[in-house]
Amino acid sequence: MKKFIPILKRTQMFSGVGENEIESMLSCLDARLCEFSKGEYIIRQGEYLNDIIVLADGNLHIQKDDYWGNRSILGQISAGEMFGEAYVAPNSGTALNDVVATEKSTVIFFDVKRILTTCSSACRFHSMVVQNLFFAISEKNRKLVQKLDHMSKRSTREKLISYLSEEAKKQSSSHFTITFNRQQLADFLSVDRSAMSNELCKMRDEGLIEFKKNSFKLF
Amino acid sequence: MKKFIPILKRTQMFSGVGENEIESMLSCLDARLCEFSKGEYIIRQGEYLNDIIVLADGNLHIQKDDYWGNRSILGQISAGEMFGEAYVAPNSGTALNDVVATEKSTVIFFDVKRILTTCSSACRFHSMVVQNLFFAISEKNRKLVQKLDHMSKRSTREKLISYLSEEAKKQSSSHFTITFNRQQLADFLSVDRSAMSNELCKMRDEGLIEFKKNSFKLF
DNA sequence: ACAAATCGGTTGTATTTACAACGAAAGGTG
DNA sequence: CACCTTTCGTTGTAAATACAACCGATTTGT
Repeated sequence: MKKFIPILKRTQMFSGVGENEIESMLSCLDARLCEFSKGEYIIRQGEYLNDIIVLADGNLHIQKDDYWGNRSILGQISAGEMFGEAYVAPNSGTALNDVVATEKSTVIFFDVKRILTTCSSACRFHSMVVQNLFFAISEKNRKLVQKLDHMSKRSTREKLISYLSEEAKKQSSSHFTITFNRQQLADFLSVDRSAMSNELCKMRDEGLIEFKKNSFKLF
Repeated sequence: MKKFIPILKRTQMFSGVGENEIESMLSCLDARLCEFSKGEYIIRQGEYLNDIIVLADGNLHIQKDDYWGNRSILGQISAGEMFGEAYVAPNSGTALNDVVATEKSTVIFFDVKRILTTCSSACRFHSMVVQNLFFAISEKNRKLVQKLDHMSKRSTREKLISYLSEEAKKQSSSHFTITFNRQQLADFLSVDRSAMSNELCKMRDEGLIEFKKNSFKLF
């Protein structure tokens, strides 16, 4: 567990908290470390959740499969990010999505109750973590709104432009790489893979974009 | 302002806080009351926001119009609900959507900084409000995920079923009314109004639903 | 190095949706 | 009551999308 303290230090949740404080907090917050290999489920839709979870290393997808096997990807979590925050409230019910490791991943569970209940003097930075968490959830909120934003686009092309523009902005460059493969991107944007593939090629032929594998360039 | 204290008492933000405490908090939190008539904008996309806003009375739409006038409705706020929570974090940027009154509405602005900065002893319940806010944001988060859920449906029919089922569940009855008119519902589900109207009638003819104006019944 | 699996692009067809235009019904106003 | 506006359903056509199937290239596992 100790070796993840430098990683935790750089997460939004522990922003502004020193390594020593983090170490003392780990037991106070009932931190439990778990490893998952590619394809394993961290959370399954319908489960009750009592933890805020930080991804120390790896990559996760928040997704949902319907009865017919159609997959819908809500988003992805990369190292340092947190999830499970939508279930901290009492009576928030069960998880609406699965969370799956897309590669070997290490996650740390924190008991929600312990986070929200301020504890003994050993945790002077406890309230700072709560505030960090507060901002993190608020930011997550914004991200969901942004996703809704490009989900509300009608055509595959508009969704692609909306998504790719956001990525370009996020990575501060018109030349960037994405972490989805084609099928995953299609599941993320809720479109048909082949139709999307088709549209991407049309856009390339029209000179709007260039791409090679997961590397894209906008014009 | 005073006459809204009983209303505030029933909001999630002030849950568990007595009327006297609310009254003393109002000045502490720099509460400002504003009235808006139908069609007026409470927030415009691109504005900076420094307040958490509670809707005391009326109804609001969170929406966005693109360059060509296509409207997309993200959600609606009804009396007692709160909004603006996605912008509490520092550096959260400007508002991503407009907020518009769909009827005569009364809203109360609370300064975010004052909410998060614990104040003098006069506000013993201050930390409870912060925790309430915390849960409220988390819950909002869930709602956004749910909306993404039916936005990720491919066809108009599936979106309608997803939305109508949720409403039935929310109102605990297969017979319920919605607060959107047809155009608004279409803007909410990101589909064409006439196509949606068409689909609704088909579903009725197939015996899946019944409806009359804004009153629906599922079978 | 080979076999198997995965991934990405392409094509044709059936289905679905968007768009524009129209008319009837309901509601509001002078 | 006449007039105007809003709302909702309907229709036909053009456009976009889903679906299934196929193939070549790349990657993975042994």
